[in-house]
Amino acid sequence: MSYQNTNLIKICLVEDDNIIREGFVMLLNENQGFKVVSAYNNCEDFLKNVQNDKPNVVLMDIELPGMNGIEGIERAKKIYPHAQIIVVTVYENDDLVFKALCAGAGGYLTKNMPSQRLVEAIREIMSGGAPMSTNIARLVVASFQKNHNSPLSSRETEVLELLSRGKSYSNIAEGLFIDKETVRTHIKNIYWKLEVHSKAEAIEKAMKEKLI
Amino acid sequence: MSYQNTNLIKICLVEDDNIIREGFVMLLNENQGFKVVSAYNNCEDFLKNVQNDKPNVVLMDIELPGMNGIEGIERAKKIYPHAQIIVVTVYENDDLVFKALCAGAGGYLTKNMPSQRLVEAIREIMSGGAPMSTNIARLVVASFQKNHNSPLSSRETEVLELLSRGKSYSNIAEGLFIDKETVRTHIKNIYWKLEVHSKAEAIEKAMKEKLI
DNA sequence: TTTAAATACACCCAAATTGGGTGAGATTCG
DNA sequence: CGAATCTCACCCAATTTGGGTGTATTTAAA
Repeated sequence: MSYQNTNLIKICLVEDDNIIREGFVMLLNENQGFKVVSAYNNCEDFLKNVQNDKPNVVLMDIELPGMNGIEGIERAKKIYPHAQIIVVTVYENDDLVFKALCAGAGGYLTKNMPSQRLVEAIREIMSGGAPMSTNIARLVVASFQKNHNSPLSSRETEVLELLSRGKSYSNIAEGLFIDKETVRTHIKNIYWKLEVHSKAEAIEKAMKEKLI
Repeated sequence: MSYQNTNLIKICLVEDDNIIREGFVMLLNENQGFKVVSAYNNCEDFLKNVQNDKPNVVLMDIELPGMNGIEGIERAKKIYPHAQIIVVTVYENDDLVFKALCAGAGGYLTKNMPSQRLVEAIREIMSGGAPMSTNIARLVVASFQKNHNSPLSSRETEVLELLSRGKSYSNIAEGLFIDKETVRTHIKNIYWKLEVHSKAEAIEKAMKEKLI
């Protein structure tokens, strides 16, 4: 008696490990209101069918044969932007987390979680949240914070900040109500401290070390 | 018999509403392992004492008489970086969230939560997490994602991306294995599409509209 | 299949920007 | 006090930038 399919949360899985995938299918289908509509072991097959499957939530692995999960997220978001994608992976690599989020993931779980967390996460993302493992959340929040051991003075940081927004020396001078020559001095000192010789290098190093 | 003070989580409150503040004190002190070491109704007093209080966790309001919470977080992090600061506020404003995180907040809760969530949040941040209300987490994750309705082509986006990293036309040309003149053409088209006439304007608009 | 968009390249020109050098007065903070 | 920071000045040459106009090939949509 499934006379309320409209309220079902339709779930799609992309996971190459058969044991894990089948485990997830069983776990999720046990839950009231969940329906696993499809399960793939690679991105290519998933992408072919996502428009027909019309999932509300996709649980996606990153390490996959063929196309990787990041690429998969990007493409899926293009052809069916409606789906909320949660990454489920063993990788806790910083880079991968941010790449996944930039690609369009709405959540990120590491596989060392109690399986019940998966169920919560799906409810969470459907009610406007962004489920993340604790360590992932910390990574994400930390990405907003600046390096406390910056070699740059606060004025220099201010100048570099504006430089990184594409402003010219004159622009910066106007913005800070100082002379263009003073800006030049600050920039010379910034270059000396960061051991670089150009705008691009300075910005690159500053971004990398979270000075701005 | 408190012969294990070292394992106690020391909590400090900064909240100007007396009712709420006293409520939090009682709620938290009821919990095993929690100890509210101090409670202030403004940032100034908090900052004077934070070094003596040595809190593990600070629950901080944003809207405060005198110095606001953002400024308070920044200063507290400078004089006592060890403390984990969780913002507890009614404001859900995008800007405020990111300012708080940039200033050094390690968590962000909105006041429309069950009070038990506060207890969980403190345990969460002490075990390496970053507690956030569902809607805040969504905001944070969404901040990594790009605008899907960009007027720019993918190549143009690529060029603007590199431009925003301070690269010169020649740098960009090298990086993309195309001629400098081609880069110039792309940039002219970018300026036309974004209705701007300079690098700085283009980057500003692109950032604002999340095109890069 | 015709059209429009995207991608790539070329040459002209003048103004602005950038990076490097050197020096120097004022202020602030430990 | 002294080191660091912040401010401004002048010299110089190479590079960059923004605007103009024109062309050709490829790709995607109508």
